[in-house]
Amino acid sequence: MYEKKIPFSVSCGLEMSREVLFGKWKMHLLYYISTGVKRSGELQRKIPAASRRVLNIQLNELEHQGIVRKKVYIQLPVKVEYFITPIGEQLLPIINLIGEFGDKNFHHLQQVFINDPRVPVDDSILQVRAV
Amino acid sequence: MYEKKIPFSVSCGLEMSREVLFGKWKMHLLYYISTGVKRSGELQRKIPAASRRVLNIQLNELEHQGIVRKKVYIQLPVKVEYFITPIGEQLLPIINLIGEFGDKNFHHLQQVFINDPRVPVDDSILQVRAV
DNA sequence: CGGTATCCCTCGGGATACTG
DNA sequence: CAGTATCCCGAGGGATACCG
Repeated sequence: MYEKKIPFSVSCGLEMSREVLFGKWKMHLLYYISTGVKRSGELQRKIPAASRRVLNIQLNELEHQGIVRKKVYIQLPVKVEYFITPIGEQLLPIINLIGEFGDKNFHHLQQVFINDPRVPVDDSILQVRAV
Repeated sequence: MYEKKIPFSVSCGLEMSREVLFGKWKMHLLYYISTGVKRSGELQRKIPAASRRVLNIQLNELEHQGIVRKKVYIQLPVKVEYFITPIGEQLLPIINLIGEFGDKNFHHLQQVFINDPRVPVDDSILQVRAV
């Protein structure tokens, strides 16, 4: 289990929101779940760049924070579905805007990152927004 | 200089946006600059929880990515001002929405974090949104 | 099928002191 | 006043193998 050692302010909305949204794949997870991708395996296949472990950690966090809800069907093989809660719904337009920002400024950003020596670009991993 | 070893997809707007927005203090910096806080020292005072080094790193990244612009007055003592570029402007409504999300769900989120054993809460660091 | 355990490592970020 | 150099650290996340 991850442990945060450095305190952050729970009196700042922006900071708490950051805490909710800032995991490498959280926005992607929410985006896909919102489009109807509910099963764990499906989500993993949609985000092949992320390991199962990390997706689970982030899904657990989102669940713990009341952003998603998890439904477990007790059967064999086990079946699990994720849903977005009403609170989580409020994040969807934000995530869409963030994606749109990236799309609108696609060429500018690509130039920035391609010319950035720190960033080893991989153009072939996934095309999330192209769903 | 930080170096990213793990490639990310430059063909996904959401991913590139994440790369732009996901630094611990980037949203705060943009927020404050947008409110007219232009000087480095002022920004540092507004975000006392962050070290000067990190703020500079993140400001440099934002500048490099075309989100902010830096104006240096050659004089002594040196004077520097930061401005938001037209591209960066597009992020402001998003940042506001993220802050609003946190404010709207303030009590829910506080409960979540206060009850989270991983999170050492500090209620007294700063009140960013209260500016 | 879905979730964990373990291991390992990176990289983002904190603290401090120094330079122009 | 603004920025950098060093040093250090640990949270977060990648890879893999193992349970239910």
